[in-house]
Amino acid sequence: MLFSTKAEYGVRLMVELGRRAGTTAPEEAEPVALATVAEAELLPLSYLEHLVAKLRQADLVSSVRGAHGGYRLAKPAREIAMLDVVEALEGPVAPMECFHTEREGRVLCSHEVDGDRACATKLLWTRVHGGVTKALAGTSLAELVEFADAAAATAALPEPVA
Amino acid sequence: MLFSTKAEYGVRLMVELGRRAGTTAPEEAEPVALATVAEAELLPLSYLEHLVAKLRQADLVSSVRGAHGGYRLAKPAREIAMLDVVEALEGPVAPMECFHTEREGRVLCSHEVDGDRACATKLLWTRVHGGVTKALAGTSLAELVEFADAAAATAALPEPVA
DNA sequence: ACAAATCCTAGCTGTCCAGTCGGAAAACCG
DNA sequence: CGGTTTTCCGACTGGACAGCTAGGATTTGT
Repeated sequence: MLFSTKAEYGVRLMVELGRRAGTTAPEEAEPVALATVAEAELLPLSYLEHLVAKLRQADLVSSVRGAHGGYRLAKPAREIAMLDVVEALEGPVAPMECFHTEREGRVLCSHEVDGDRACATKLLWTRVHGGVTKALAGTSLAELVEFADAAAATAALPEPVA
Repeated sequence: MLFSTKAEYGVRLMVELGRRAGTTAPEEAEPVALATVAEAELLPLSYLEHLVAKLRQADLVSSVRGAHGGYRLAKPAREIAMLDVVEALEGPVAPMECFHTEREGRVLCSHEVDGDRACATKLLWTRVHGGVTKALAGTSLAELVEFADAAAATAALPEPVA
């Protein structure tokens, strides 16, 4: 398993916020209480609190405290890459424990003791890492929102007009 | 983290077998004792035994029992896709717990209760899964062996001829 | 017979996931 | 003001799994 339920729940949460905001600018959308999304997605509220905290620290959602408070997207859905969402929830995405991406794009593996003896596996994990990050970075929250809306629309019409 | 040390150690083991076989056909290569690769790669022998058992069940290596026994590749390195190696060690590769690939290429998510209500996240995990499997399936063991040999060769020449 | 190796099963220890709980602080509302 | 609704924060727990280790049975060269 690549990701835990943290990513699953967190992404669902973000999609829910995106759907409720609709086309209105995120700044002006009404904040959505966590209890609302918990009920809609059948997720435990107390657990969601931990996840949304991470999303807030990553500046992906903003919060409004007090009664009638809640959360909303910090940016328009189209500007939110799912890579950022997942990394906020799960930490830096890496295929292996020993795999770290340095700032300069260099890849380090804790198994290469010095610089000389390269892991044979480095080539493989680098490719996998590239595949994952490419998929995550290339998908925006807006895409998922549209996907969810489309699915909900077809579900509302049990018999398409044929 | 996508994979555990099972994949890391197992891949290293396969690369080691591939390197020692060299260009000789796998059938005729001398079997390599597990203790040898454990020493070469600084990995715990008793743990490797578990991993190699899985590789054998997946017909990726073949074993020779008794004194002077050991393991060798069951097929030429070029015909071994790393996807098979990793799946033998880690089980079916999936980004999420709720993500299963059915035989017919259909993708199921345990969260879509019926057929109608599709996970919003399905699109995302499908893309990630595609990225990972593409990277793994597109890399053969032979590539990693060549990579390791090349790295070892340059390490043996501290000063390239400049 | 002995030694070298693969094989098989069992267990053990730590870490982390998933989730709960209790309570603080902030903001709206009457 | 006081109560209600919400976000916020930390501690705790039960279970699962990763990462080994141990011990022995089995097979096979010498």
